[in-house]
Amino acid sequence: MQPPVTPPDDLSDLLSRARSIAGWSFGELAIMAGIEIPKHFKRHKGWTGQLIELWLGATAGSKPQQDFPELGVELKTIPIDAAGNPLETTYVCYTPLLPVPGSSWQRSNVRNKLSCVLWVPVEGERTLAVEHRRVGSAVLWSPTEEELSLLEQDWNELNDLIIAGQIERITSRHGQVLQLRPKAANGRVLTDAIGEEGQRIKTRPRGYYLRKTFTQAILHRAFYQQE
DNA sequence: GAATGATCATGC
DNA sequence: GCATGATCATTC
Repeated sequence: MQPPVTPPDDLSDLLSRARSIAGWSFGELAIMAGIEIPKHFKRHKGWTGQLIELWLGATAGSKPQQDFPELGVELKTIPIDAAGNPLETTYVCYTPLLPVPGSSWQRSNVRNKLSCVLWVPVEGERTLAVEHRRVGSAVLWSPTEEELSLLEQDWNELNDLIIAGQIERITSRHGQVLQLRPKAANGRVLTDAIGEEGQRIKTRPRGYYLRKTFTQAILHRAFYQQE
């Protein structure tokens, strides 16, 4: 078995690829792909995501679009514990901190990215050696009306605060399902934003993240439906 | 123990 | 610096 060299032809091709790696360990998949296995992720935080991208035939790169543009599908690996619950929040995308003309929830990057996601659960407990961690069964998900509504509410609330110059008052506690948190190489990275008096200020870049309770519900529902 | 805020690698 | 891939580690 070897990683594909071309993107999946269609959705069933993508799902078939996902099924083919389910149950395999990171070590097995890395050896077959000819890539090195880190001992831990302290300096290799995106390693698992890139391993799965490779095996599903996603185009590597830093495009602000979906992983499979032709299929309209975004890929997300999600680390889970032994009970199948998420160990980490899920990064969605960067947040514009300056007003975007004509911006709206409907046109937002959050909505675009989350319109259809292939969730690939992976074993993520730190006590498990990286090479022994296994890939789980992928879940193809599109938000329900209720989920869409929650996301829209949070996006609107957070976006309103940003536009109103309240960025420095926003913490991860805002939002029911979506949070805003720093997203940068380190604390010295700064970008432009709107200050309290409407003036231009410098602040740390922020990104949207999905709360664990939200992704847990997605995985649980998918698992429940398979029973 | 969990969550928040901070950080790491990479390409351009 | 922006954007991808996220997890780390200090704080609560």
